[in-house]
Amino acid sequence: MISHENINKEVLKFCEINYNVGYSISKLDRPLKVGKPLEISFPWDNYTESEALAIQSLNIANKIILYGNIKFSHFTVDTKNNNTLFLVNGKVGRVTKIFKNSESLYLLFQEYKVVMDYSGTVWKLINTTPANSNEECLKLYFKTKMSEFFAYVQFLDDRSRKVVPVKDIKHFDPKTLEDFSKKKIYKIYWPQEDDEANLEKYERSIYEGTILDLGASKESFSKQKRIASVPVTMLESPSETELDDHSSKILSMGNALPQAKTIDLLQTMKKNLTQNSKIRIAQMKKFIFRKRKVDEYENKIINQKKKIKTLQNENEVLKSKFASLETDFNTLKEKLNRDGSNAGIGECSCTEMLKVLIQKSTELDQKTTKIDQKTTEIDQKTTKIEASLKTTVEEPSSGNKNKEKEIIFGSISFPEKPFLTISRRPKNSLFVKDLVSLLWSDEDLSQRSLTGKKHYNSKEIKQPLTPEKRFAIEEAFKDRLKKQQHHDATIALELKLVNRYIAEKINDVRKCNSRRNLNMTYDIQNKNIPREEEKDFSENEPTSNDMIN
DNA sequence: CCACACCAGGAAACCTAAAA
DNA sequence: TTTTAGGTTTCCTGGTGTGG
Repeated sequence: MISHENINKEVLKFCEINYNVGYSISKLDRPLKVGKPLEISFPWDNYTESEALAIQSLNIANKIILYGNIKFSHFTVDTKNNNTLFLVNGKVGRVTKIFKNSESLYLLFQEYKVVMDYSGTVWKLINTTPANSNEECLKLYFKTKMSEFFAYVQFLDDRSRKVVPVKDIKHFDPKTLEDFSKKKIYKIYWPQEDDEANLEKYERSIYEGTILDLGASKESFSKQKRIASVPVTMLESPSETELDDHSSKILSMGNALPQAKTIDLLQTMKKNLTQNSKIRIAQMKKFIFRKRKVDEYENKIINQKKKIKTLQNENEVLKSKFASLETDFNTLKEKLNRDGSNAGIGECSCTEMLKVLIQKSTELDQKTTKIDQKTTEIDQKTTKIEASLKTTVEEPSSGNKNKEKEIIFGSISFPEKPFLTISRRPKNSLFVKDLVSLLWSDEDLSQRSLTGKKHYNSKEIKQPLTPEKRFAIEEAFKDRLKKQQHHDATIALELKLVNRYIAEKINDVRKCNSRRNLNMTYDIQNKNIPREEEKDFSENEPTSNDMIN
């Protein structure tokens, strides 16, 4: 049975990747729901810098989306970005291991193994039982590469132990690192230090021997414990087909030391003195060269990361602005449809506003697309993108020609005056709740919930709050706490309350609204029947959008 | 009376350590 | 290594106390 540790060790060794990413993922205790995407984001703080860079260089966060309700203890899955995705038959057991090579990422599930390339395309999905899952996965991984692996062998004639390439063992085609019998006698080419040079001098000889272990590289066996060989009496003779080989001279155990081997031994002894130092220098050079490559690569990744992050932030701003514009547009459209000649706002002004909104929506949409395109050509046109983004961000929506000062947190800007008023609130809960009011109108809030999750007690699923705005509130709150010079621990504790405050605010608003509705029913029953339109307009004062945008 | 602030209950989600 | 059990946290909602 192959252990997870072995898989990881060997795969990483094989790939020359020294980083081990996100393993030990916690229990999945509910079924995967098809069509419910999640996002992967790595908690960078938990990794060393090199690990984080390695993960980023693979761009995992931007490439993988699992459809389903999966919990990870070392990272979470997120669907914020509209990426490619894969399904696992509507059900996933548990992700137990993640490992990767330069082309693909492997997720080892308890019940399924998913192999995919970094575009997110699943190219292999194997359904196996937990018992053989690791082995199956490893087989798949090594399938094409086994011939390049090495075997630690013992020759029967002189009991010498050598490391030879797997391809130098005749009739041997292992599927995994465990796919061999220690008892079986194989025919093995005597290992050559310089194959080509020696082949010119004499034909390579084949000797009988046994395999002690398999590994991804020659070094695999250097730190290994001494492996016991199987007693001669227990060895199995090679099969007839394997014996039927006239191409090479096969020398069985008990023969005198053959000629080729003697020559080789002498040559090796001669060379050893001078070659050792040469090899060391060569190795050092190789090492330095590789180190340089790694450094260069890491720098590139850092730069790319910075650029991508800037662009993503800017893009998010535009998206949220576009979203709020769309909401405005829809609200206005609705009102127009319902008409209301006496609604307090003339049709003309509504139409005008609509026109403006439509125009600006289109503008924003075009610009967002443009940014997306430019992100792909990040290397060549960064400065240009930044410039275009700047103008795009400054331009849109509000139409406020008298530019009010704004305070920015995350990707959201708060108008300075109300923000400063709110900042003077002595209570943290009120500070958060007021910010919520600043970003969402009461009507909007009453239709939403913090995360969009359905509550067992409620019939409807409410729209979640925009994550960017929530993040902005959290940042503003963090900033406030820092300015108050709290300890880090206190800040962390307080920050945990943000969501509660927001949820409470939503509930308060909802309660308030329902109370108002109740009163209205009462009014209808008794006296003044207010026009529906009037009510809508009075309530729908969008405190948020104008200010944010 | 109303709006606000906060608390409590319940289910789902999450985490972890022990058992198999 | 995998599964299970059970404790903890989070989220949403309903309810209550308080001050203007």
